[in-house]
Order: sequence, then structure tokens, then C-alpha cells
Amino acid sequence: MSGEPISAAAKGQRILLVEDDPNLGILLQDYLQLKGKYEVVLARDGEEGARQFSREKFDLCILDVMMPKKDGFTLGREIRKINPVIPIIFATAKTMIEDKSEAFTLGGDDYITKPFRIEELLLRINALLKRVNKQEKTPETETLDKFEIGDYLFDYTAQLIKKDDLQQKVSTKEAELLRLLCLKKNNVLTREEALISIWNDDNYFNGRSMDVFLSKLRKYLRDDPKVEIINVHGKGYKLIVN
Amino acid sequence: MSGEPISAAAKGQRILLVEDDPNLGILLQDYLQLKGKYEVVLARDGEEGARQFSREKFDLCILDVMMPKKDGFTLGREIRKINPVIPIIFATAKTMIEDKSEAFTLGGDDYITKPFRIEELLLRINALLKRVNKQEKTPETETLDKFEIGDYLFDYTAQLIKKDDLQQKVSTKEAELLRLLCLKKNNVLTREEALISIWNDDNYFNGRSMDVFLSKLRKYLRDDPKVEIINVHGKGYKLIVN
DNA sequence: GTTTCGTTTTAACAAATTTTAACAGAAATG
DNA sequence: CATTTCTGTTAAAATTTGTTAAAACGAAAC
Repeated sequence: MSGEPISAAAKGQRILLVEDDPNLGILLQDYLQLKGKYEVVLARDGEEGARQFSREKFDLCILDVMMPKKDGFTLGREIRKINPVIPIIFATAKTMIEDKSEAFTLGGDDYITKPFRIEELLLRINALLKRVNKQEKTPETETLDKFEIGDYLFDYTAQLIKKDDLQQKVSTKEAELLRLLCLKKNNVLTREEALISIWNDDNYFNGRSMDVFLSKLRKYLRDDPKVEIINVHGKGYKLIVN
Repeated sequence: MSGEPISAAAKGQRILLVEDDPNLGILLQDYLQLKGKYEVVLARDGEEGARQFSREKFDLCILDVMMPKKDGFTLGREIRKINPVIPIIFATAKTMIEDKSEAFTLGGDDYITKPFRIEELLLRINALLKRVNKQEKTPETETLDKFEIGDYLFDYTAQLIKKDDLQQKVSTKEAELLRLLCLKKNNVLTREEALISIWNDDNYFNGRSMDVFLSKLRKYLRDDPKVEIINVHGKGYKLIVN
């Protein structure tokens, strides 16, 4: 019966499940804990979900879209502000996908249409977590706030890049962009993803604007040859640290 | 019965078998474990197969094409996304081969038509695994990211080819193509496979575009006579390293 | 309300990457 | 050996990106 060797992906990873239907909620929670070996925290509406997310640490979120008090998309946006890389799965009715999805296909996000089969959900969870786990996690990035970039130390909140004893102030947009790059260190940050996350709109002109910021960031980081922001033509950018 | 020298191929290698007919499934599983000395995980439909694949490590997949929930070809594509080199054997009815096979003769893939003799299957498994195992696994290539090519060292993520102390930047497409060649070092990389993997479409023009990149790669690598990218007429290319 | 300063956007041009085109050479076909 | 198909190479066109400077914007100071 194929055994159940607990994969690397399932090492006590935590899922935030926000679902207003208590029956479905409990069912999912149980299934994911039993079959998926995940630790699942269940919140009964958007507000409670937001409260839980800001209180504890999670590796993935499952958000019902239709919820009282605060809908899933709004909650998703709030969560994205705090953590732009955590994978989110939106559970939505089929008709809803068309409209909003465009603006939300970023990140490591995924959709599942209600009603769904529970195995399908577990499948997607596994896939998303696997993808994220592949990206190296340097201990520094734990905070999502301070990043080591070669010889540099980048403090997102303070908007500072330090090297040796020199400090360089950076503007808000510069900091946001660099943060996204850091969060995806050695992986591709999509243009689209960055634009939507920072500018809320990935039109041509914002794209050009972003190019200007890329150029600035490269200037800040050019004293350490180990560090490089390379372009992935037609896709986006990679922050490389050798 | 040809003796039973446990080949190099059979050193605790793992096979994912996805087959919806439980009788046949169990039969195959038992046979391959006993006669083939492989560890065989059996999944009962496409979804379970995908779940298993994302959770554990395998050396080869056997996918039934006709399956409920998720057919074998779809599953194959998903698997290919995660691992572009794992050999897949599709078990299909005779009539089905014609249509879909075109787009799927990629990889180190193989077909077997139902009904088949079970020895036939084992034969093919051994052949495929032997082929894959022949491809040298230098410790560097373990990461699927850094490759030794003769005197060169190719870093896919950083998009760099190094030789001695010289560095050569390569573009994204160049890097992607070279990576595929490296993954199949000394074996054929099908044109079709490369095109679909990199361009998502193997039409004539993308093919011509790829020829241009081949030409460029040869230029980059021409300083080491041990290294060569040769054409296999009508099939594809081989990266040869003596 | 105006000035000032830092930030962001727009514009203009330069450079790199990818695609298309053109032609030449090999390999297969009959 | 003539013809067709496939491949190799080079150059050009098209697209995408890089960089710089000037214009527009917005918040704080005057």
C-alpha cells in the first residue's frame, strides 16, 4: 500500500486555512493534518484570518474568497503586503475566476474552484510548497526584513544598504524592488509580479520606470562583484549572489 | 530466464507506477519488485500519481494513458515540468499512439501498447534506466544548476560559462538550451523536446531560431576540442565530451 | 502660497537579446 | 545524380532592456 514516507515538504509545515463554512473547514483541517501531515490553523472569517496571520508564522494560506467581514482577495492582498512570497491558494466559484484572476496570478498563487475534490487541493499544496522549499532559505531572510547580499546588508524597513562602514539610503520604491529580488534570490522575479506588487499595474510605462530602478539598484550593488542583477529576457530578473 | 545479475541499474531504484486497474497494477508492482528488484510505488489514478511524484523521488515512471481523473499524458506533462529528464513509459492502446505521440516522443520516453507482455515492460525499463545511468553524474551536476563541460564550467543560474579564469556571459535562451544539452550529456536531445521546453511550441520558425543558438553555443565552446555539439540528423543534438 | 528637496516618471537614445531572412552545405530519397 | 529536406552560419530586423538626463510630482520648510 505504497507506505507513507513523510516527504521533505511535510516537515511540520504550517497552513493557514480561512473558511467560513464550519463543516467544510473542519473537514479540510482534518484531512490535511492526517493525509498531508501539515499543521493546520483554521480561521472562520477574513478578520480572524488576518489576526492569525499577523500573530503566527505560516508556510501557505488557503483562503475562501466568499466570506463575511472580509473577502479572500482583500485578505490575500493584506497578506501579500506582509509576505510577498508565501503561496496562497484561493478557493473560489468558477465564475469568479475570470475577473480578478488576472491581477492575482502573481507570486506562487493558485486557484481552486469550488466545489473541488480534496485530493486535488492536497496536490496543489504539495506542488506549491515544493516549489517554495527549493528556494534556498538563508537564515537572514527569516525576518523578511534584513537581507544579506554578498558583502552588503540590506535593511528593508530602515531603507538602508550597508557595506563595511558605509551606509547608503535608498528610496521606498528602490527598497521594495530590492526586497522582492532578495526574497527570490537566485530565482526569477517576474516583471509582472514586481510591477503588480509595487505599482499595482503592469503597463508599459511602469515597466520602463522599473527599468530605471533596476539600473539604480545595480549602481548601489556594483562594489561587490559577487552580486549581480541579471535579466532573464522576456521574463524578469534574478538577483545572483555567488 | 537469462540469469539474474542485478544490474547497476537496479540498485534500489524507484519506479512510480500509475495504473487504474487494480489487478494489473498489483501484478505489475509485484513482478517488477520481484524480478526487477525495483522499489515500485503504485498509484491508482493520475491525481494520486501526481501527488506521489511531488512527494517522493523516482527514477522512472510508468503511466497508463487512459485513467480517470487525470490521463497519463497530462500527468506526463506535469512530471516533465518538475523533472525534464526522468524517463517515462506510457502504456497505451494501439490506436492512441498515432495522435498524441508526436508531441510526446520527447525525453527518454517510451511507449508500450496494451496488452503487453510483462517481460517486455521489464526489458524496456532496464533499457531506459541503463541509458540514464550511463549519463555520467558528476557531483556538480547533482544540483541541475552547475555543469562541467570538458574544460568549461557552466553555471545555469548565473548564466556564465567559465574556462580557466575567463568568464563568458550567456543569454537566457543560450543558457536554457545548454542546460538541456548538459542534462542529456552524450545522449540525444530531441529538437522537439528542446523547442517545447524552451519555446513552448515546436514550429518551423522556432526551430530555425534554435539553430542560431546552437551555432552560438558551438562558438562559446570551441576552445576545448574535447567538447562538441553534434547533430543527429532528423532527431536532434548531442553534447559530446570526450 | 511659494520654495526646496528628494523621489518618481517620462523621454531619448544606446545596447543586448531574440527572431527572421538569406544563402550555403549535408544528408536522405528515389 | 537530381531533388528534396534538413542543418549551419551570417547578417538584418524586431523586440526588449540599460542608462542617462530632464520633467513632473509631492511632502516638508519657509
